[in-house]
Amino acid sequence: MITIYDIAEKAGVSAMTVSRVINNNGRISEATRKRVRKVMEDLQYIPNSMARSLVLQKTKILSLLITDITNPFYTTIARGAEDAAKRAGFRLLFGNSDEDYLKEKDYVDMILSTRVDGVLFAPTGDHSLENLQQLQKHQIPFVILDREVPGIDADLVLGDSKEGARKLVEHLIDFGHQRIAMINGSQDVSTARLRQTGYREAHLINGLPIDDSLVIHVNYRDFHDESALDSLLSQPSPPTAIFAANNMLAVGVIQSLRQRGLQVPGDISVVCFDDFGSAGAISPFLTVASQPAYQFGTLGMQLLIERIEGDVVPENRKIILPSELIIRSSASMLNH
Amino acid sequence: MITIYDIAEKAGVSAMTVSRVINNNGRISEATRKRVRKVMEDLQYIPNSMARSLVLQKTKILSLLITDITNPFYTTIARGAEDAAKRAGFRLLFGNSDEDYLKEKDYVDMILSTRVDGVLFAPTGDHSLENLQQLQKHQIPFVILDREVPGIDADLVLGDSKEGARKLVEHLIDFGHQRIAMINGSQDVSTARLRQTGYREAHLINGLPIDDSLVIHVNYRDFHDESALDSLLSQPSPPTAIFAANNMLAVGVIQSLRQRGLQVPGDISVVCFDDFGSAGAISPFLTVASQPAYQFGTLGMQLLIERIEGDVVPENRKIILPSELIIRSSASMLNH
DNA sequence: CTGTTAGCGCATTCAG
DNA sequence: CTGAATGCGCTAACAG
Repeated sequence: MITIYDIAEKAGVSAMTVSRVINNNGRISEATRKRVRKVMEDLQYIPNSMARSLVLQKTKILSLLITDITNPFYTTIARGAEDAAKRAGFRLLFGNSDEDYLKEKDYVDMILSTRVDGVLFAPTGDHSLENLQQLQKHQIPFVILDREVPGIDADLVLGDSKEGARKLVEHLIDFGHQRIAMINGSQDVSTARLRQTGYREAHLINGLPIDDSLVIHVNYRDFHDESALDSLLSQPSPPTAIFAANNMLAVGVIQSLRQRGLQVPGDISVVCFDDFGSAGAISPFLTVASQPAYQFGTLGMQLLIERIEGDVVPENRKIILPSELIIRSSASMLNH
Repeated sequence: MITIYDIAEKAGVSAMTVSRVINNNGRISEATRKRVRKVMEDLQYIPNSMARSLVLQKTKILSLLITDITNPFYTTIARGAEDAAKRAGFRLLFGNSDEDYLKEKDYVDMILSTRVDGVLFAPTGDHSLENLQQLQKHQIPFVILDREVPGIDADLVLGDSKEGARKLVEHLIDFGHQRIAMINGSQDVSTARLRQTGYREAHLINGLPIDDSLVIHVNYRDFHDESALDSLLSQPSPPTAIFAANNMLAVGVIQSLRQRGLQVPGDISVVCFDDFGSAGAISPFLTVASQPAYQFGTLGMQLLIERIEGDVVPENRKIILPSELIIRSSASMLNH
């Protein structure tokens, strides 16, 4: 491995001078600068960022933790975050918690031992509290993405879950639906709670009764509670529409419905939160509340970098990004 | 920051003893081991992996470079790679080249200065040669994913592009299509060349003439060459079917087709390489050659880790994973 | 079983 | 404008 000493020797200067050339600081004569540069090229010198990190006490590595790498919502966030990080000269250490608190914990340990400069953190849920506190204890700056965690004060980039849910459910109500089921995420997750609140508000506003037996809680990653769906559908007065709290759940539910021979939207309407990125463009089918995922990533990263590089520690900020109702064909007028 | 010296002092031992406890090597009395462990807990000690890397000359970080993070094929690879890396105790530094040689180069520089232990590398194309040679020059082990690069000998995990393409095109021919266009990636990319070879073979086998005016080359990431499509469709004898060389191109082409008021498959059939992951499950529409993406990731990672941790340097291996023809509804019988 | 010495590659003092 | 000494946190090699 080539070190600054190798190039110092060959250029007939001290290692310190080489270091100065690399970092462009300190006054150096143009002559030696050029000479050093030349030797660096010749020897194909590459700075060792580990050594650099060790003395500088910063790594220029940021971490992005998402909860589901197969969900287009999160991969779009990742692209935004990556673009913003790259622009600012940071590398990205990437983690995927798979909606699993323990995997998340593993990643936090990694993050801590890697001494990253900051973390863009999409929590798995309220349980993430400890993981986040761990980060705080070790003074790693972070920005929280997508889900609020009670007990943690930090910069926040969120979607407007309540409002988006309300719009979606009101859309169903406008279509004449009165028995609307909700396939929700875990109550441990802030977005799931807020989306349920939006669901209830839509009912209240429109004078519809709220029936908690119509709400199922599963893991956001996928729907696999066939028996719950069965009992939902076999109620005396079964739902005519379903609000899925995110895109992955919508996919799962629709598949389950089709296995039962039910047509969407013919027999039952379905709407959901979050879109499907370019993959969904082939057959635009689902009516969704689409969130600006790319912006989640860039904005979150900007806040994080600001916090890391800024001279003053900013107040905690809370950015709430609106979602857009995109009406397609998975929900239709109720035929009485 | 807590160091081994802090805990050494508090436990009344030397730093070396602490190091031994951490790494579980060297004989240590149960008593001191327990005492040291206790202090580590109390002080919430976290090893500094930078310092560790510096002396050990390895980072326990692997890098995964993919070419399109919004493509489900690659995110599924990412998940496989991540799972395998995690099992072996490696962290993953993640990069997305966006099919851009220059971005790829930037990532290679990052990789080099981060001194990662190895790279799982999906090249953007033949131009990646220099980037890969750069890696070789600095002795970073790597495994190549998805696309072969002439001039580079390395472990390879590929799909069977030629065979998959042939099956897809023969499927169209079976449906009576004779004028089949191909929307292909750049000729700089091995998979694009092989898929075109498969396309030609299907023609040859079935005694169909080959017309190169039916083949368009664009960037794999997305289709945006409307004029090329126009001239394709305005030929005296326009194509009745299109073979898109990957999923992203299929999406783009179908959108463009629809903008022109053409129905798929009513007016024109479309098939493509690669599936859409769970996102595509909502409305299974496209007839595809599906590749085992998750396996690409796990196998590639296994080869890489073997190469890094193995005592002997293995011969270069070349794994070719088959693709599966999944017939859905985007292609149909030609109605004469 | 445990401690001492030395050095990984680099940048921050402080002197010239 | 340039150099020498020192230490970031850790472990390998050698002593004891």
